[in-house]
Amino acid sequence: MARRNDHTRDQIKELAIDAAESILVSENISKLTARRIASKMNYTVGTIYLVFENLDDLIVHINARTLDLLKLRLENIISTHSNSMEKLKMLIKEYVAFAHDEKQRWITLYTYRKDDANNLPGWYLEKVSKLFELIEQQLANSVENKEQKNLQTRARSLWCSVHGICVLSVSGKLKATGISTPNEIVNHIVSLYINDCDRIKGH
Amino acid sequence: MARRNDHTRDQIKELAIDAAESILVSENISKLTARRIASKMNYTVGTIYLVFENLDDLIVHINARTLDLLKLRLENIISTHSNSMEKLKMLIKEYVAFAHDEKQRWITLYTYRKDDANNLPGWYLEKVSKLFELIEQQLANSVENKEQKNLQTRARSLWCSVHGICVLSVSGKLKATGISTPNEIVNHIVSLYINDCDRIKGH
DNA sequence: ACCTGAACACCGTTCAAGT
DNA sequence: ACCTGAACACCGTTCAAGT
Repeated sequence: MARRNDHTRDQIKELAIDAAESILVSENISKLTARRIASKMNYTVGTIYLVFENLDDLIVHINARTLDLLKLRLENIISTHSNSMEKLKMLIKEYVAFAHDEKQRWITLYTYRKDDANNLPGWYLEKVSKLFELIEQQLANSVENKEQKNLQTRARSLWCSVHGICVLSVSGKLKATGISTPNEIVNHIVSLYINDCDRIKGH
Repeated sequence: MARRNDHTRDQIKELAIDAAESILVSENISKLTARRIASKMNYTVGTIYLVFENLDDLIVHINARTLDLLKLRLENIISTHSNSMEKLKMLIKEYVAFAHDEKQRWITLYTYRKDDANNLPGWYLEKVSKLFELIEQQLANSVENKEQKNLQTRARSLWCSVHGICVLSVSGKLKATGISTPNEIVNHIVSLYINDCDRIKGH
């Protein structure tokens, strides 16, 4: 057991998130319990509640790290492609790939927990917005700054579509109900949105 | 407490699903516990395990009823519209409306439970397939039986998009991150798929 | 034979009491 | 002041024992 004053509050917070992440990645969200996290960080259950409001609060911090990881991967894609259509296409593929590569993190990011999902902290919502802007910006570039009136609707619509693919394919529901591979569907949706960009450009 | 021989096994099964549904609809999935269901049906916990393998098994039966309800609503939409484009559009809107009207059922239908989601019973998968065929058939009609090669991919892609809208809007994540209403996004996605049908028809 | 309900191994969360 | 760990009110699931 860790003794008093071994760590500051912030260090304990980090230890807890680290421990929780390692449980999440190597097992799954159902194993993410206060007692397991505490024992992994060599503290007792009570300590968790010294630095977090509750388990949901801790999970918000895990999700924040997931958003950071996702943002890094998307930014990397953007910087390694020059053609803006290509960027958009690769961005979407990377988003779907992330959901599969980091399956447990992804599920945790989108799993409904508390009854009211609307009381997320401001700093967290800020992170979400920043991620959105990335996608929105790529869509904006793809139509070369012409007719951006419905840009937000188109960006959110694209996000919904991609999100739907991720959810259904990560949970195995695509496989269970047909032959289409996730990749075929991604390609189709990408082409729909790119055709739409062309349509707008071509007047 | 119900006495022995008061009900047949099948009656107990029905009582349990009825009790579970009423808890689900009036509260939420987190209140759906074996003890609560048992007490609502005037039996003890053990009885649940007499007729169901476990809680997941019981929930599959709730989901089956949800699929039946959804199918009824979609069939009703199909029979009350004549124009096939209009049918497709209304079908999608009804699907999204169902997710909102039956929020708790919808969340339960798509909430990931067991570690392996791939061992659903055959009779259940059959129900899912039947629902798919409805959407696929409307898409097929909309292109007037020409060039149906990618029909399955297009149907599944449409399903993913619509599913993404439902998930994000039911969980309040659309509201949290922007101004677009779900309806705007539905309209946009519908127009994308309908433009695509037109493109295919027009050669 | 049908159903019970105590028992087991867990939960999240709190808070008086130790060091 | 920091952290513990027992306590409370719950879980899902099982199964010996009652009627």
